[in-house]
Amino acid sequence: MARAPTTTDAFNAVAEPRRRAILDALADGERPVNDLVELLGLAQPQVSKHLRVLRQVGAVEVRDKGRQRLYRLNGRALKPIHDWVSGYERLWSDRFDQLDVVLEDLKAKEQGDEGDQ
Amino acid sequence: MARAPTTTDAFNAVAEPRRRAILDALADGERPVNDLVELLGLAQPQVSKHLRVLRQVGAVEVRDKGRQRLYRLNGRALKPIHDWVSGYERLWSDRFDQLDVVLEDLKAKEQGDEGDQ
DNA sequence: TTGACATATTCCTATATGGACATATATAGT
DNA sequence: ACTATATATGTCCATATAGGAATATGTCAA
Repeated sequence: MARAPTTTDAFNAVAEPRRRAILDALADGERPVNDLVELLGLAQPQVSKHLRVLRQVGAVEVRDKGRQRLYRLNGRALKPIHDWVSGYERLWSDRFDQLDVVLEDLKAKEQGDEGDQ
Repeated sequence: MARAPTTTDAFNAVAEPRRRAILDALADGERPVNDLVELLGLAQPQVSKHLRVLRQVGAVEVRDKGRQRLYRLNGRALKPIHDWVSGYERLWSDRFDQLDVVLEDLKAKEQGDEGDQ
């Protein structure tokens, strides 16, 4: 089989850096496509295609306004990514250093108590 | 051009769900390849290939022990993902609800003060 | 209606993928 | 040396991609 389609889920969709850039650009409010074209310096069809992928995974929504289409962010679609990666946060965040000490202690104690395996 | 290689960065590497499963399996300590094969129910060559991708983006490291190769997690490689997606956390987390109210108020006030644009 | 503008879709192509399978490499034990 | 075990690599293939260019669709304005 080939790689899973970009439209499979948010993980696949945001693997492409330009799509992340689009989401970032939409962070402070809805924008028409041409705004994104200028901001990102991409060809218009590419932006439309990226937006389609983002729409399919629910990361953006559209609204018609005259001949423009205003895209807006739907950050909730990114929650699964956040949920998954947050499980690893303790591996680099200082906030967890103290907790790590405690956990290491507990681990050491456990191994001291029951020495099997 | 085609899609960026899976080995381009952590974003591309973890877009594949089995690779996330591998990282999850390594979360509580190093494991030999065959452990992962059993745990994930994948063919051994697939696991080795996934591990190769994960190694290339720095998400895992290896250590030789006899004829086994013990893989261990390097969560730090996931930090860029966490950093990026955390910027959107406020869009779904209750923790930010109160903050949002304040920000909306400020926005409204600004628009009341200077009505240009 | 005609034309300009805004956006979406289609066609093309080079490239990488993941699965299945076969095989290579390396180490341990006898 | 030979065999079993553990892991890595290579081959084949169907499939999806992102970019470029061309074109289609839709909407406003005169």
